[in-house]
Amino acid sequence: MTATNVLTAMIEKLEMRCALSEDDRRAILALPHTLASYGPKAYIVREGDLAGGICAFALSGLAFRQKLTTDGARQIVALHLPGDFLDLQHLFLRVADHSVQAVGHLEVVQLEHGALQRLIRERPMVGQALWIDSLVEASIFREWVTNVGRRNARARIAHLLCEFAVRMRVSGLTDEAGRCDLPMTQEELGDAVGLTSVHVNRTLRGLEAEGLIQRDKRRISFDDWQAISQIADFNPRYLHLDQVSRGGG
Amino acid sequence: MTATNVLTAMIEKLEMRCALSEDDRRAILALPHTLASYGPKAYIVREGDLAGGICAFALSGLAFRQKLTTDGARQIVALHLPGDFLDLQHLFLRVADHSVQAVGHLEVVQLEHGALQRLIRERPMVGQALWIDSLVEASIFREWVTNVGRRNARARIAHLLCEFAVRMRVSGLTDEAGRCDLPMTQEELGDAVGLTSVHVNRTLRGLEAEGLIQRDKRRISFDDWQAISQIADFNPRYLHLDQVSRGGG
DNA sequence: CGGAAGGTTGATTGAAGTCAAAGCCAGTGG
DNA sequence: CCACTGGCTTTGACTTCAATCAACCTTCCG
Repeated sequence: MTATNVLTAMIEKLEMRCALSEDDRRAILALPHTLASYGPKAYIVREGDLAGGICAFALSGLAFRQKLTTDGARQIVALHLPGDFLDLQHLFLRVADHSVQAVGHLEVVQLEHGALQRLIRERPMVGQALWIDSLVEASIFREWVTNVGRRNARARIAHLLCEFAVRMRVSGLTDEAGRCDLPMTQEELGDAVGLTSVHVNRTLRGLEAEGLIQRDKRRISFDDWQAISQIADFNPRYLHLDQVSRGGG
Repeated sequence: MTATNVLTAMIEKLEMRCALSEDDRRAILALPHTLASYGPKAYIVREGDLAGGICAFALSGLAFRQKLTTDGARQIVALHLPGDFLDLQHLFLRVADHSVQAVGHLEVVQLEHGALQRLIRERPMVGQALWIDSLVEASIFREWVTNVGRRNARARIAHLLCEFAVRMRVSGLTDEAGRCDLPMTQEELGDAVGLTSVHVNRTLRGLEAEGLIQRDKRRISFDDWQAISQIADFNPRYLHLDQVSRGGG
């Protein structure tokens, strides 16, 4: 992967959020940047940190956002795939209200806040695309509140799987048969949906026994998308995958 | 309330998010706008709606964001006080992924998307303030995921009360003794924290019996802030009340 | 080959949900 | 002025879903 197509990944992502001009694209490609990688469980951001002056954009691997409660419980509040910004919020928020952690091996491009801020100032449509990206993220948070607050274990887990599968598909990370890797432990899945690992295990096995999903190691496939998305009460509207057309700049 | 100081409320809000220049303020005050009001339970936005071309900024009253699951359960995903934008996201997102509903009587200023977009283009710092506002909202969503996913009934309710009290205080809506009106039914409180109204009732009475809060109708006061915020595991960091200084424009 | 991390299973407990009735209170209309 | 109504709150009895605790099993990797 050359330095150039690294930023191309970012352009592709932003063009999902709103249309960019040739000048916009050129300005992005001109951005100074560095590659970095993190090992499993490495922190990209820690709750309480002061903004560090750089933003990370994921190129490969998986990461999640998490918060801890005082009594030590963890809540995973978001999953991030390649093509996601991991800490855009710190462009503007001074102190980190949550941590961002790599799941397995994670590769990112790092961009300086200063350079990004200049880009946003000079190319307003790029700023708008970034803003829209953060609005979509907020929409996903709302869905997660609903998932954790109002669905039972079966639906919650099914919902997480559906969201993951759709986002992986959109990013071109599923195989022809719709299988994808979900390299999270059952404990982590539990922390993402507000359940214990034991109950996640039983529920996953239940879904598998019913012939709704198949698992092989941590690779997962969906035998009956219709059925599982119904159980999950999954409606992809909240992912706002239809954004491109809009944007009133 | 004259037309001028209506927009002053909006300036005050934005100046909590980042510093504005005299020109920025002037541009905001020049914004064409109309006043509107909604009765109890009126919808400002309905899930599935196409963006309607106007944004509402709350002047008085209370509103919440909610999502419904297929089996009819409701999750309230956010509360909004005077001084909050109610549907800023539709400036950029085409279809509403959730509804916004008035609690009691609600007064708003309405601003045309076109005018707002022009403002954002011409006064980038105002755009930044609005963006930051949506980032802070996203941070609150993350906290809510955690609240609903990892805290027990007592802590969840206490947390909601603490957040509400702090935000009311910041907006100058509490009395000298820190009392404030929380005009929601116990059913609505339950829908905000993922519990049933019956359990909310028992838990509230529990908190009251322990001398942590006092209730009178739907007015609430905190007898021992230290204790209740500890029970709630409440840390106001996620509200990002310290924003003003920052902003790299 | 051994150890650690993660997955699976069973038995038991417990927090919150459900169902149902009764109490309270503000507003309305006779 | 009081009875009536409807919406909310409160309470009790019972149920259920998920948590907890504790093994045991499997897989992977050094």
